[in-house]
Amino acid sequence: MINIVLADDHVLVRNGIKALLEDQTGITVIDEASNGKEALEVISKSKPHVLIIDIRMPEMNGIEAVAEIKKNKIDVKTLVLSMHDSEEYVVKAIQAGADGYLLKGASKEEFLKAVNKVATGGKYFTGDVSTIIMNNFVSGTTINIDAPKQTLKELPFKLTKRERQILTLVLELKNNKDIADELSISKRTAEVHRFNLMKKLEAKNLQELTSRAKEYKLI
Amino acid sequence: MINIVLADDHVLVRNGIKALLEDQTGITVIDEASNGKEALEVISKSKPHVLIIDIRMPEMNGIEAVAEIKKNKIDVKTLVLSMHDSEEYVVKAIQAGADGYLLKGASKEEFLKAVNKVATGGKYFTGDVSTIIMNNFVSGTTINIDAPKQTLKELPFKLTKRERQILTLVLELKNNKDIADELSISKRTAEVHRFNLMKKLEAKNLQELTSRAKEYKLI
DNA sequence: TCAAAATTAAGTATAAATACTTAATTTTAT
DNA sequence: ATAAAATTAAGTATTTATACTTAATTTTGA
Repeated sequence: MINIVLADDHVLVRNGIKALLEDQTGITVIDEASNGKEALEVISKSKPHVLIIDIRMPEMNGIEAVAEIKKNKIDVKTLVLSMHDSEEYVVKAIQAGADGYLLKGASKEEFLKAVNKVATGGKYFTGDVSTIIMNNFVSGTTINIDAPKQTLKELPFKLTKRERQILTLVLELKNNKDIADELSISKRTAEVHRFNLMKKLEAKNLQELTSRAKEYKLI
Repeated sequence: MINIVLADDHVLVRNGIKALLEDQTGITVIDEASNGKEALEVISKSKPHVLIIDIRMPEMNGIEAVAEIKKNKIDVKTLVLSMHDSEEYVVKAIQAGADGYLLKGASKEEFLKAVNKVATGGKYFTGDVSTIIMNNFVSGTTINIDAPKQTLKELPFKLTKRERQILTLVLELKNNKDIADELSISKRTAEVHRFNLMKKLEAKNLQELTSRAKEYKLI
C-alpha cells in the first residue's frame, strides 16, 4: 500500500491525478495541499510514503519544498511534476534531491510506474529529460534555468467521477459490455456514459476521444 | 530526411523496425546488417545518418561496434537497441558513446522520438534506464554488468506488408471505413484484413489485438 | 513462366455500437 | 431538508463491426 500526498494549486489537476492513481489498488491519496508550505505541514501530519508535488505553486514552489524536505531529512519520497513540456526545472529538481521527475505528457502507465518506483526507493525520471541528465552526467555542462512561461489551461468541460472511471476503461479499448460487467452496471448505462464522454470531449470516434483525452491530460 | 542502417541478426526484427519507421515520411532504411562487423562495413558504404543497432549479435556485438565507430570518429549517430527488458547494458552503451538507448518495450511514438532526437544531434535514453544513469550521475556508483540471458522468441505467425500497414491503422483506432479511404481500397477489403489480423494474432477484440501486438513488438 | 501467395472485394447473418430521448433513483452539497 | 447533480437504465432507429465463405485479380519468387 502506497500512501500519497498530492500538492498542486489546481483542484482540477489534483482530482485528475487522484482519479488516475486511485483507479489502481494499492495506492491511496491520503491528503492534499495547494502550495509548498502547506505540503510541508500536511506531510508532517499525514506521513505519506510519497509526495507528488507540482513545481509551480504560490507561497512556496515545489522545488523549494523538496529541498526543505531533503535538508530536514524528512522521511518521504518526492516525485516532482512539471505539468508543462519544458525541461527547465529538471536539474534544479535533481539538485534539490527529488526522487523522480515527470512531465505532463506522461501516460497513465508511466505515472504508475514512476510512483511505484519512487515509493520502493528507486528513482524515476522521464525519458524526455534524459538528455539533460546526460549532458550533466557526460560533460558536466551547466544548464541555464529560466522561469517557465506557460500556465495550465482550464478544461472546457468537467467529467464526473464515474465518467472518468469509464473514460479509463474506454481508452483501454474495452467495449460497453465488458465495462458494464466490470462495474456491475447495465450495458445501457455504460453506453450512456460513453455517449456523454464523446459529447463532452467533442469526439466523434475513438481516435478523437483518445487525442482529446491526451490533450486535456486525462490520460 | 533521415537515412538509417539497421543492424540486427534477426530478419523479423529488422522488418518490424523497418515497417515501424518507414510508415513515417522522412525516414528511410537504406541498408541492413546482421552483425556488428557487417554493420561497420555497411555504414562505411551507405553513410547513413543513424545506425540502429541491437546489442546481442554474432561476430561483433552492438556495443563493440559502437565503441569502434566512436573510436574511429565515424560520422554516424548510434541508437542502441536492447530487445530485452534488462537494463544491464546501459552503462556500457553510454561508455561506448551511444547517442541513444531504447528498450524493447518502447512504443512507436518513443521509437520515432528517439530516432529523431538522435538524428538531430540529441541524445535519447528511455525513462526506464534513468535510474541507472542517475546512480552514476549522482553517486558515481559503478554498476555490475552481466551477460543477458533471454533470447528473442520467434513470432508464431507472419504478417504481410499490407497487414502490417493495416495493423498500424487499426491500432490507431481507425475504423474500417477510414482505413479503406486512407488506403483507397474498399471497406470490405479492410474488413478482411482486420479479420485476418485478429485470427493471426489470436485476438478476439481490440484490447487483445493491442496487447498481442505489443507482445510481439509489432507496435 | 508459372505456381503460390497476397490483395482485392462481394455475400450473408448476427452482434454490437451509435445517437439520441426520456425518466426513475441515488448521491451530494448547502 | 431539499434542490441540483449524478447515476442508472430502458426505448428506438440506424450504422458499423464481426465472422465467415467464396472467388476474381495481382504480385512475387524460383
